[in-house]
Amino acid sequence: MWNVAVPVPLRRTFLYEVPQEIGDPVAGARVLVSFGRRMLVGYLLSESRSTQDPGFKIKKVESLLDDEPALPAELLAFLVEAADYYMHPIGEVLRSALPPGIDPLTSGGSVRAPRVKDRVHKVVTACSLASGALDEMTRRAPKRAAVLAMIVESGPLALPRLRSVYSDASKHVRRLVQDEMVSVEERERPPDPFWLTSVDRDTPPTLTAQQDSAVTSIVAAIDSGGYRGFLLQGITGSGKTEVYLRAIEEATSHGRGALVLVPEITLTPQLVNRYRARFGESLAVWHSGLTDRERFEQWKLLRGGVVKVAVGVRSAVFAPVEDLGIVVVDEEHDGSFKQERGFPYNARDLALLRAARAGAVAVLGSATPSMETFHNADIGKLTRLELTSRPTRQPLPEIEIVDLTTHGFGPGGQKVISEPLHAELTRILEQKEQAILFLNRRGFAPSLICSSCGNALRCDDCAVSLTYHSRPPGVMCHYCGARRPAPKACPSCGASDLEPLGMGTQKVEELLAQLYPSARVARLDRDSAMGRGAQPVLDLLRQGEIDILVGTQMVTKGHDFPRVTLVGVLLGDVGLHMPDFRAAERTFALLTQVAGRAGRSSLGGRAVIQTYSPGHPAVAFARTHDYGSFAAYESENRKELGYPPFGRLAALRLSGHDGPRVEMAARDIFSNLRDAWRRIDRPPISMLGPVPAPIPYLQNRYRWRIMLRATRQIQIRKLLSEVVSQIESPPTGVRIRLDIDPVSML
DNA sequence: AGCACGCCGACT
DNA sequence: GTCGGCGTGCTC
Repeated sequence: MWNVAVPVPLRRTFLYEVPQEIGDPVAGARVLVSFGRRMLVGYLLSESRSTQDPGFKIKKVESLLDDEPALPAELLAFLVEAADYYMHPIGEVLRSALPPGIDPLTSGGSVRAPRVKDRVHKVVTACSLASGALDEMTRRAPKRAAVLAMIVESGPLALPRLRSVYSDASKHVRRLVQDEMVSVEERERPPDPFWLTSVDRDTPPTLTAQQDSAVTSIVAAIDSGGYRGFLLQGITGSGKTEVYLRAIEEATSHGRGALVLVPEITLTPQLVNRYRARFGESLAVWHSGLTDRERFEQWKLLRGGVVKVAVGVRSAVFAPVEDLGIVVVDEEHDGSFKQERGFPYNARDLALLRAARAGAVAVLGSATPSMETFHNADIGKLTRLELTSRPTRQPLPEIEIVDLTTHGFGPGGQKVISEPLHAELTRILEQKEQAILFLNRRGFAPSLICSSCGNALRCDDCAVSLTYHSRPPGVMCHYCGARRPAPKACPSCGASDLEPLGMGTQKVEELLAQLYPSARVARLDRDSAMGRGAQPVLDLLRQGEIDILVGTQMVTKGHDFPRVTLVGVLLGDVGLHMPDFRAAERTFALLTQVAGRAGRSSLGGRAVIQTYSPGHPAVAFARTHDYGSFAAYESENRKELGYPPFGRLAALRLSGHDGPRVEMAARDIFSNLRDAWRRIDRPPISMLGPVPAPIPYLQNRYRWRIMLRATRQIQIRKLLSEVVSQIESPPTGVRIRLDIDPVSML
């Protein structure tokens, strides 16, 4: 009898019998089961030896899908704990941890056979060679020896890649096979889109004293074999990645695996190439652009133990890396580690949990750590390692704050290009250098407003105002994506006085073209990239084909641009004044990151931040690059407000189209909660609400929120389980989401 | 989540 | 007389 997890939204398991003739069941193997009237892929969790009559008919497992567990023991135990932690149905958690391509029900019978033509390549592996054989051959056949040397050095090597270095590689390989010095086998091509470019192995650079001491600490922890968590707090350009690389090398040299989690936008070919330059073929890449099949391929490489290092986005925290030695979370403060749909989790927190359970070392890296990570370092849960200088000795960029409350219009008759920024841009153009301007708002103008009656154009379906776009002309809802031609007259009063209000990237681009007619101005945002990603435009920038690049978040990522010496933040207030305690944190991180862009040039750099709030701590401390003071300020501020990380916080979000129904559900849960709360002796808990959500994004969609705060983790968990047991089946038409955001796991 | 059962309104 | 709306209940 086995406990089987089934992918249904139920936080329980089901008993099945595994008949002998099916095979040998192992925990973590997938099974095909009949569940109700349908067939589902379930997961064997544990054997149950209860002999009592359960009082229901126990079905038999239809078939066993794996001989080897799809989820190895370490991963399975970790996922069970994660499901419990997030109070999410175990079956759904397990399903989300496996590549979609593995599922025989959704991918049609079995995983599709590879199309031989483009999926198979030859892999060359060196046989064990007699000592001196290579030297001897170098004298006899230097070219063939060089080919052999490359194969020996890199380990199993794809023939296409070998051919990209030596065009006549095939010929030499044929001879080497005859001489039994190498063997060739056909393999499915690793489907990593970054694969085809060849990368030379790099020579590890000399470390700075700080890098060296960070590496020493991490390496010592890896060698001691148990869990240890680190915060690697290093300013932009201080060489955090090199520290990760060294630490990973240490783990792999002992045959242990490594997992690197990076934010979505950071996972570029350049980043991957940096890892490939060090680890060659032994690297799995995991990102949202992979097809189901490709994801499955990468998964198999790891599961089979062929590849020991995985680099990927948040879902890579579930990668089946064997014998995990180190887990790295780069830019740990980044919001993209948070999964909101389906099984909601924070990959950064799960990375800590996984490392702890696997006896691996965890390294969280950031120039601007999140408050909870910073706090965990303060209280000693994480060991803080600091990198305060740059290996290149480049000074940090000088940051100028332009106070928009005192500065009037700039030369373009607008505040977006202020007088000081204009002066900088003029200088840049004269000196043939480059500038990046950042404005976190796409489109031409954020709203179209009627100057007769003051009515702003709104989306028919959403409560947000429509953004005016000049190219292609029309209005667009940035919430639902609906697009239509701009009306000639105001739909409310009929006057033809609709005016674009405010400023988006398109308008800035236009303004720049007017102000600097000889400059080559380009724009980079979701509209201009049109799904192709930022790379083509960033390449143009690197090649010097662009003088001024204006854009949204997309311009803040990517590699270095040697001639970009000026970075301008056109409005450093976006997001700062939202009713969200994360706003300051995000703004600080963003400003630091943008300013860091300017500091990567050998020509030196300068950043100009235009803002209406020059005195706001997120802005003021960003100017001095002083994260410590900002963190101290924020901590104090939050402590006063009772916010995390000093009090733990969870929220229940209820939403639905039937207002009264949502309200009833919210009040019901709330009153029950209050009863549960009374049963606790000395309640360290306070509750807010139920309160309506501050921003009703969607018309006719009603949201209520119940906030739960606790000063000690155990109490809020107790409370949460009360809550969750109540909402096992929420009233029809009401959706409930449990948000355990700022809780840190270890 | 699915899927079935079940009980009431507008239709070939 | 049936088709189909979605409320309710169950899944080893």
